[in-house]
Amino acid sequence: MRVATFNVNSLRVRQQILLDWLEEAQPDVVCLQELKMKDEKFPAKAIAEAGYEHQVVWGQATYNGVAMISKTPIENSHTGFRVGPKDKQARLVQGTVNGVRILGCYAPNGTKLSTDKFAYKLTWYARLMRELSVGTTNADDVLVCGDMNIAHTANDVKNPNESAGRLHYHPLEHDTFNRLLAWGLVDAYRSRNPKSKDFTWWDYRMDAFNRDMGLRIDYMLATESLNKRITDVTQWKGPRALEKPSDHIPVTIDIA
Amino acid sequence: MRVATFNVNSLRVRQQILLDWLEEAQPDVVCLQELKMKDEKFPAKAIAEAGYEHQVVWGQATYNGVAMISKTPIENSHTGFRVGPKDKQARLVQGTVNGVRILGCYAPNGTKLSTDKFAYKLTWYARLMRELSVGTTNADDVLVCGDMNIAHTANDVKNPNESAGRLHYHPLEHDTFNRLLAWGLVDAYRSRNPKSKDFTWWDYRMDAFNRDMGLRIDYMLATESLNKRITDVTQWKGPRALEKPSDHIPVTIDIA
DNA sequence: GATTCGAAAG
DNA sequence: CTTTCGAATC
Repeated sequence: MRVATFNVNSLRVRQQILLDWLEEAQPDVVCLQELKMKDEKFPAKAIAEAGYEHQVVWGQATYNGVAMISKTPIENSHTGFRVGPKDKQARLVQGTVNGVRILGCYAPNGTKLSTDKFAYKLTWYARLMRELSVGTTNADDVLVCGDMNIAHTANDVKNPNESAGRLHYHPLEHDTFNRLLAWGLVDAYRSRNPKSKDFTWWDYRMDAFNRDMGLRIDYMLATESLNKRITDVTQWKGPRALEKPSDHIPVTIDIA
Repeated sequence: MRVATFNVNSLRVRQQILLDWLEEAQPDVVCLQELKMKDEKFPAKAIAEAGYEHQVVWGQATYNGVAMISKTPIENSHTGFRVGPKDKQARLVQGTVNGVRILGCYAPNGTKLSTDKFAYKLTWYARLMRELSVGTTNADDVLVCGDMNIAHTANDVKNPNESAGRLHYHPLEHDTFNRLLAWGLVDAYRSRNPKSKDFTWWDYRMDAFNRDMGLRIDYMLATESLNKRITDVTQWKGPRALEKPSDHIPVTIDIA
């Protein structure tokens, strides 16, 4: 089973790029982020015709919006957190496919340190971690994936010295990310590529893609048991080089 | 010599459609309307590379904006009216090519009867007519062309009964247009196609193009001496059927 | 730099 | 329906 995550940054604009990539990569399950559209605008038909007839969508106008699409049934699906008050922002979609519990995430950006939005980012992560223990333990096959908006280690940023203490690479974000991993998750890509510096996001500005000034902020975080079954992790750089690309690229894992 | 008029409704959006059409139709001189861009955004280089190195541009942000581009030199060029106060709206470009005085027009729409904008439309026409006598008489080769925003006769609208008294087909507009012709201009297309009902503009709304619910509002108006030299008048419907078309089509005349 | 929205215009 | 703009967000 191939599972993917892809922050499309507007599904309206990126629909063809997504469909072309689905055709190429043939994932079985895909978590999508930043749909930037209401549920009723979700191109359910076109995506079903591409083979993904099982769809869990939590859309939102303008900002956020997540979905899980699958060739095989999605069980026990939920949108948002099940514990605590309803999150107004559409950032989480949950479901179980072939016995793997998948949490598709669009973690808050945080915008700026010492703002409400940064506080919301940390709170959101705390709630995500709490959510993991609802119905599963770290002995189960659990996958947390998506745009996590945190660059975890020195090889997840271009220049660690320049990034130190800044948004996406701040100690408070690292603590948060480490706590998530400490629950019992393994960074599937990094565990197989300990030293590589391959990013998943490049700003649209400053010719960042051509200068490879990016971040690795899109992750596949698997429990140990699940990680052992993963036979491949691929970051698909191709779609970033197309016309009118998303600023993120898709990431896939293959599960034996 | 082939002379064209084309209201592109945003040269930014229509640049490729324009270049493709120039390649196809090979006009020598083209009057463009609704550039919707400032002078500094005009794609002077791309248009020069297409063979039109002589350019007179009067751009404007958001609304209006006109240009005359030519393969051969444009003499005695002017933007706007030479008589009276400067018009704030970029609606007129003048120049002489191969002895033919050309006035490229984007006449005001008028928006609604009994508004300032409708009054401005009539005033603008009065000023245009006054302009004709500056340096020329009706015995010279003069061409008034462009988006005139008036449907002159019953065959210039789909249903004359429905259009009667409405904007674009109002008696005040017909009087104005008739006065312009009375100065000594002939509608080159209509003089050769007395009964045809072929439009130059179709609203983007209501599937108007497919239902042929259009207007003929883009004209080539020539003095009698010039009209006699015209060997062909063509309204190019093709570009309206492309993806992301202008709502207007180009019109050309061939001058012997 | 790219996206969304709503307003204004045609 | 299409376009432009300015504000907001990332």
